[in-house]
Amino acid sequence: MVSLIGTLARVLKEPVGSPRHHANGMPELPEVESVRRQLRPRLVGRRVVAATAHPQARMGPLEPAVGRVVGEVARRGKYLLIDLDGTHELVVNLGMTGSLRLRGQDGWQPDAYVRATLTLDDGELDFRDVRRFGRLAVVTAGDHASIPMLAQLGPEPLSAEFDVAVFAARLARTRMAVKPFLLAQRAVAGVGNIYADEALWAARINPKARRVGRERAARLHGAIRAVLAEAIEREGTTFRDYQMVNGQPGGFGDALAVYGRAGRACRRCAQPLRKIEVGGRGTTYCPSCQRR
DNA sequence: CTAACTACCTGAACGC
DNA sequence: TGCGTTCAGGTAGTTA
Repeated sequence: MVSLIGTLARVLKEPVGSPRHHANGMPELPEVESVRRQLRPRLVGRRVVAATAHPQARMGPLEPAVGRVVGEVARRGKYLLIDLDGTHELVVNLGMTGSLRLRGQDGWQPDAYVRATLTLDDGELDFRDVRRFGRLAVVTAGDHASIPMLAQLGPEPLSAEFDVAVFAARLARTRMAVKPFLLAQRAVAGVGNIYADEALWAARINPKARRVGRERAARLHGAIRAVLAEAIEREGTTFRDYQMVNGQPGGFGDALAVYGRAGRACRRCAQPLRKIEVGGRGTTYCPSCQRR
């Protein structure tokens, strides 16, 4: 089902008369999953006839993709895994600002920020990335050793592999603060800065907490699942882009509880939300609901 | 193992 | 106007 919010946000953020593009920015698991769902029907069965990465983009060689046919389009955490012939895969990490766009779809035409292009037998797939944090790599199937974060990635949060007892045990063992622990991707895959803040607020856990017992671990486990599942339903839309352009909070106040809402009232207790730095990342939380 | 730090990138927002 | 600074944050690397 198409998200009204996502659609509106995309339309409103574009200048009048400009072509509509896919949602971009801050891709965490829900955003990457949305990309996967949009892309899969367009890519499966397509043959790669050429692949070029622009020289300033530091990516692995894409030549091994040429001549191969896309089998499945899968996802692990924030990584997109595009199967090629069953023998290779194109690993895509969108970084902060990366997006994949089909030439001509929604009026998309390449601009100065296109870092790589796959020519398919029926069109062009562009990798656009303003800040160049994104990476593409073609590896032999399942060989993720060259991508350390992917190789050590924790379980998928919405799968049965994400076990509450295992998660609680890891939390009990670590000496890290809980938020950096989540962002490290090893106990659970795909949680980035936005959804970490959202899940911690939902579970009423202070982002700096270092001792998270079994009960709170179970709450956090459930909150991660709930927050990510809802975000996927909304096509991964966040409200930040919308607010930046519009300058107004807009009528979509129910999506994000804390992210981007520093100084505003907590939805649970009405106390003002506070923004601090945890592990080098901007972190918004409720000092009243999320006590240490 | 962990923490702290740097680097990579660019554009938007902000301060004066 | 214009210029300088800060912020955004995912991943990788280094150092202590």
